[in-house]
Amino acid sequence: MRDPERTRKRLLQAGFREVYRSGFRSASIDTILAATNVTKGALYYHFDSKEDLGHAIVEEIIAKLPQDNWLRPLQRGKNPIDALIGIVQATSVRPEDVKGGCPLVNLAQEMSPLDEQFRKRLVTIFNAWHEGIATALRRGQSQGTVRRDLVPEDTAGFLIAMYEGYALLAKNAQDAKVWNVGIRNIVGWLRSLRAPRQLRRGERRLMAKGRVVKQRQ
Amino acid sequence: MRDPERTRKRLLQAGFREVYRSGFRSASIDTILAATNVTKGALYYHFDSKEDLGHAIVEEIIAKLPQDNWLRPLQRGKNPIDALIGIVQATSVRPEDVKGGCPLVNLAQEMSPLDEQFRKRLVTIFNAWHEGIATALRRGQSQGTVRRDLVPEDTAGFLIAMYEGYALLAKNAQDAKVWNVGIRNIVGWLRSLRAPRQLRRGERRLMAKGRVVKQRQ
DNA sequence: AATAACATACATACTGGTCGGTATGTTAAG
DNA sequence: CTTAACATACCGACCAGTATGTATGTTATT
Repeated sequence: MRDPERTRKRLLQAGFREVYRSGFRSASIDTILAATNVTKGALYYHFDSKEDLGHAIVEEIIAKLPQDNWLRPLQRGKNPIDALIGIVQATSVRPEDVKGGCPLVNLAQEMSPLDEQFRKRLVTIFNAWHEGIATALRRGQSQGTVRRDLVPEDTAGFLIAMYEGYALLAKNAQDAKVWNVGIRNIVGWLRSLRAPRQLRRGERRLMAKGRVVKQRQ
Repeated sequence: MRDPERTRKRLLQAGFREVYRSGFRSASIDTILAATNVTKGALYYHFDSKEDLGHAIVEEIIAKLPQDNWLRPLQRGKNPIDALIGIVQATSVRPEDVKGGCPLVNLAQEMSPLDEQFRKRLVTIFNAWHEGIATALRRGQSQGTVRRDLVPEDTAGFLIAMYEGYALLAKNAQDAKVWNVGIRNIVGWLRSLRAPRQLRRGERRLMAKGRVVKQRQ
């Protein structure tokens, strides 16, 4: 009958949904309890406070999102550009998702200026996301599938900024068209990161001696 | 002694600050009153409700921000690319501003999924911002300072998404460096929008007959 | 195997505080 | 004298958190 692990996970899931819908500060403990048929005593047995629950939601649920949706596909795929294009195009255009926005961004937007403990946890997630993309791009550069003149860290940050920026615009507009335009533009930009076809692994690029131009994307 | 107009404006200003700090739902009427030395009776004489105050803040304060910081400089300047670069580089890097983020985005992020009245007002502001940039780019195209192969609307949306995306990353990181990298990348991209030097007003571009390539930025 | 002792995993009822909003009163201006 | 522009006191709702109680499962002892 008793299954504390399951109780905890259900609280985390319901908590995530409630926080996603309402934001952390407006999330109601009572709503989470009603959604799970768990009582207050049980919740406060598993978590010290609402903040503690929030931190657990960030670490155990939100942190998995970029891991599952970005980093894992990036590791599997051979060509990082193709993988990134696939990832971006695979983003949900369901009205509820467009309307809700990105859970990671929502929380960061709300809590980062207010609470250092939240912020640090969110920074960790952003960094992992950023680093994962940069690493994939570096791999692509050594494979010869990604242009060698771009700085992987900058390019990764650029992509994340664009992606989240368009997500916000679409969320506000509540219009799938806005999001589709965004995807098209991001994909177009991603294609421009491909190394020219004639350059392949091991080949040497013709350029002025010693002048490696670190160029913007 | 009595100055209802001034009272109203002070409430709007203090309300804006409080909403900027805390978000709309967590903004406390009592905090606004304490900041202004206005009493509750006075506030509810000028505004029907907290929502009504919020709408007034959006329309009378937040709407002015892109107008003042983007559209006016864009109208004055001759070359829209130079103007945009100047605007982006002029963005405040003061820690409090980086930490606080963009007021327009903050509100949109919080309220758009929850309240249609807020959302519509914010959409209007975004549209004006977007349209202002697109118009300036079109002007630049006919002047010969902006590449003719790009779609002004798409380019404007791209810029806004990038700008807000980097603002968010910097807000979360609370690091001016992140914001500076963002500015550098945005400016680099903006430079790529310039028409090639040899093309000037009235000149004809050499290209395959009738094939006008509508290209991504 | 039986059971005492204990810790785990909940359940219920309640508290203090904050919130937006209002009813009613008061004062300044014309 | 009227009314616009406030001021004060208060209300009910909600909220996170807690005090206290209880049932279930585990372990130790004999």
